[in-house]
Amino acid sequence: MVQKTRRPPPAPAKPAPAKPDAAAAPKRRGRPRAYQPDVALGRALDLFRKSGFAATSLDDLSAATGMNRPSLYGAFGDKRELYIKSYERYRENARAALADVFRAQLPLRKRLERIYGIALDIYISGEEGPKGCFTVLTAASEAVNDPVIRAMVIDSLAELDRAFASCFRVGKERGELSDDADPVVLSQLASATLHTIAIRARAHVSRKELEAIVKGAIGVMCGTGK
Amino acid sequence: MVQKTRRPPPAPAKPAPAKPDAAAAPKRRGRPRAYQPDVALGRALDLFRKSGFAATSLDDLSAATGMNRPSLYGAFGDKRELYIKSYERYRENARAALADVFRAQLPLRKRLERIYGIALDIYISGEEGPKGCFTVLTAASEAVNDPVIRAMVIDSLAELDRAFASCFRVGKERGELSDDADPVVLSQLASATLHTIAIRARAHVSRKELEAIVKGAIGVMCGTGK
DNA sequence: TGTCTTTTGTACCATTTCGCAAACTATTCC
DNA sequence: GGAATAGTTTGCGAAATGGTACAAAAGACA
Repeated sequence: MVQKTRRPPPAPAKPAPAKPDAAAAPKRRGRPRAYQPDVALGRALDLFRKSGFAATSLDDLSAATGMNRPSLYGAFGDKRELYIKSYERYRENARAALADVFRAQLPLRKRLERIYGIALDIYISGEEGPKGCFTVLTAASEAVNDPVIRAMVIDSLAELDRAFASCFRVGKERGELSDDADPVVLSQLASATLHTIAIRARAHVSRKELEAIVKGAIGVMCGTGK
Repeated sequence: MVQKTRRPPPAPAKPAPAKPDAAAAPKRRGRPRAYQPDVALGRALDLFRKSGFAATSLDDLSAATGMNRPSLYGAFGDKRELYIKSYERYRENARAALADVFRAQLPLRKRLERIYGIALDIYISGEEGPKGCFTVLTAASEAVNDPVIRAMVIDSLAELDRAFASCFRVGKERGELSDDADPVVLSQLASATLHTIAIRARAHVSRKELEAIVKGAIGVMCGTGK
């Protein structure tokens, strides 16, 4: 007997922006929010990324976002929902950061270099120690027990594999790879390289060393074309 | 003002076995233990591996080990120390499981296959979902904030790299690799492959798929010698 | 002006969590 | 048998945790 009156589910957070066109001022009804959901979610993401789900308390989140707990709850739902939304946000950010490169028409090597460079930017960012990759370092842990998070993790991994595979396919068509190169296998190796640097970054391995690993991996994947 | 009288540090847990030779019955002094430290530590390890540090409570540990909290504390120290000891134990186990293969004189490919096979056994074991690799999935998370754990993680990663590198060096000497193959670079790729399957295993990717990834990776690393 | 709507802030609750002290029990040594 | 020793059990307690009720606040609308 936990819940009593509890408004249905905490509402889909989205303020249902009247008309998707009226961008500027649909003039919401009641008391105006004291926070920007976007930046608050960003702060929450930072925390979760740093400490994982269990070690991040609602008080921490409350302090970091500047919202008090009831507001947090109203805006994002309970802790787990907030975690999931943070993870979604992380994925959007990562996708956005990498979209250009994955779309661009660059030589394969150059492209890979850029991708890993951006990834390193993401993994190493953060004043309080490098934060690594959300998928690898906190979501994967939760994945065993939570089916929703698990599905997201699987999807993230698959998405990355696919993006890399497409790079390698294009590269192969352009003759940048030997004929017997298998784009799918290479894509998995490319993902693996991303994963390993995420882990190592978390352990404070220096950017220089990580870049060396990347360089070596690219060399192997693209053939020893020295 | 938390601690008051607190016996110094909880003592190095080791009962200081009188003489290292008197293997069988050094006849400990006081009341005999109701638990076997070894199996208790194993249980603790299982729990930490499944849920990570923060999400595992002392009550959980107490239930799993059959020891009540004061005994736990007396035997292993506080939660963090128990975590660290569990991690040490995990590393010992992993080392032991892999020692033979790393020492054996096998053809490179065969050797790698065996290594990954054993790794998969470790990663997938566990009734309540696959547990993955301690280093990758829980220790790495803690590594940002805890210097001791960080050092252990770095050491684990380096140890693995070195072991793989030695495999590749031997393989190269035997002519199983092309002359321009770089054992160090390959070792990092081999580690990366291990890391990626640890992560994927945690997300319930099937053993068959993981084996396919391994097979592809070995193919690339050892040269396309089909 | 007054009503209605949405959000905030305070305070609260039940539960869990970690850690510890104090008393009790089983064993060895003398 | 009586210390001395090592371990167990019970149970406390202070703090933290996730979550919520409720009244006050701030604006829109009529």
